[in-house]
Amino acid sequence: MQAAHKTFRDLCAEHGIAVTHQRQILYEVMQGMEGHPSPEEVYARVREQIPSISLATVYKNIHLFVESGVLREVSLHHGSIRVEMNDVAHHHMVCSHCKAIADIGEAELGLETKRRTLPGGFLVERFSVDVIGICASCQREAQNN
Amino acid sequence: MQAAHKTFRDLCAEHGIAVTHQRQILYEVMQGMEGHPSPEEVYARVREQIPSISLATVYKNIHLFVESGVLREVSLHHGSIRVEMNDVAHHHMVCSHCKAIADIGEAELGLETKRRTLPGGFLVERFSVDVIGICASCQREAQNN
DNA sequence: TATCAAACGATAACTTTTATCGTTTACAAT
DNA sequence: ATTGTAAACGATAAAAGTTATCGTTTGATA
Repeated sequence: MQAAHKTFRDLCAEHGIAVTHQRQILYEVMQGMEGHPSPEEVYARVREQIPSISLATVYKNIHLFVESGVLREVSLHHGSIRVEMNDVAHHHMVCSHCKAIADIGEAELGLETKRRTLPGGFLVERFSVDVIGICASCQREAQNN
Repeated sequence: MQAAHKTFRDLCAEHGIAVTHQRQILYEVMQGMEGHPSPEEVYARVREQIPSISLATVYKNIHLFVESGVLREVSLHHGSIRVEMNDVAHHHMVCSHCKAIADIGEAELGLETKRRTLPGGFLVERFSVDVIGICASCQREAQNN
């Protein structure tokens, strides 16, 4: 047994991922980045250490990390913009199993927020809530197994 | 004074938008669409009524409608995927002007939700909240104009 | 060390969105 | 109603973001 802290090697072992130089640097760079970097931003930083790295490698490994839970995807990516006419304030229930999206009214959600401004002087226009969970039909399916 | 219900003409007048045939059909078609259509899906439907309409017109008017508040954008569009390493539970403040994303803790958000299940038997795992608004720096910028 | 699947780099292709530009149309002011 | 003008339209090129392809290189296991 080596050091007590979890190394990148350990992390990869946990998730059954091969340890490559590119992945290691990618991981270290991302850990050192504040905020919510885009793949291009990550790419620019990693190139400082591995000038020959390909953008495709950055994309492939970001996906790999997201899928294995090493890091989290911030913006839900539907591949394109989506719009809706429904002008009654409502939010969305997203099934983590089957990815179905259903609407839910603000009142039914039982959500209370009266704030107009938030820390940092952020002026609130509206809230967009995604409730992540398991829909009724996926729950039934789980019980029959 | 004509009919009591609000016509598309009235809506345009309210927002200072010119009434064109394309916009009228676009609006009617979107009102008749369930769910969260993408621009391509809207385009396909509108073409049934105006085969010569351009996809660019659909995009331009969707943006116009969103900006003027006639309809709402569902998926926040940051232009690209974003990721984060932060594994502490938190939500996001997204500036509708400059698209900047800042973290906000669950406690600071002052959000109350005790529900474990929601209508339709949806089992809640977690909430993902995007607060849409104007960040402090964009507010300052707006005041200087 | 040798083997082989997996990962890499380079780049083409694809998808989504925006910009450009000549033509057409809506609006208001005659 | 006619006309002038700014705005909107259609066609399409270009940009931005992402994914797929494929020959070469590398990591993991034996």
